[in-house]
Amino acid sequence: MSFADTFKALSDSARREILQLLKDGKMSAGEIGSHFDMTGATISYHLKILKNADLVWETKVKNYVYYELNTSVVEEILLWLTELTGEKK
Amino acid sequence: MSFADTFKALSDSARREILQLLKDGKMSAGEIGSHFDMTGATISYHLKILKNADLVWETKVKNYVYYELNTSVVEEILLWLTELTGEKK
DNA sequence: CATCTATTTAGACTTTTTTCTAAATAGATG
DNA sequence: CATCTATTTAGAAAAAAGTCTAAATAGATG
Repeated sequence: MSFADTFKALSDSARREILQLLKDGKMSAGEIGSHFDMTGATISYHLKILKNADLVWETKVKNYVYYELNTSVVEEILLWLTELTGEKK
Repeated sequence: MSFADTFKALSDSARREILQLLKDGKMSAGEIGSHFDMTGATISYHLKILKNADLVWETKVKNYVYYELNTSVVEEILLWLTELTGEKK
């Protein structure tokens, strides 16, 4: 959604770890959860935040929900940060 | 300080705006505050968070405290995000 | 179709974050 | 040196975020 949502989503370490996991490709919610010491409900909560921030896609196959990294929003943040770094008056 | 602190610091819109202001160069705490509808105490709180995240430097001159952007930490985040984008297996 | 499996939703609880007012500090200046 | 100006600190209050358990949903399968 908004720029603020994206940064907010990135501010939590569990969510950043999830994104790192997804670097290697699609993963189901359960598979993601197995990497953390948290309930499925909590993982679901984090996935929803990542999804609302457009940082991940989801695709449903059978009774699994697969999550995948969406790099296009990451690119936008990269741009913001790059502009912060460069162009000093 | 830590990577998490940096992302946390960036997750607040007021703090991101402060960083944008500092793109144009050093600015005193009061000057920064004048751009926001917040008390000086609240601005001071945000500046402390940015400082703890090493996103800004401070220098004291007379009874003013000047803040300045520290881009080196931004570079580290840029790297993290770039690695997230590239290197897909 | 009864039920098993994967995931999400609802609601409660705790912790963290953001903000304020009031007081404290620290340097500058009449 | 009394006090004014700039900023920070302390403490309180409110809002937001993260987590859990229990229940709901939704598809798969015997």
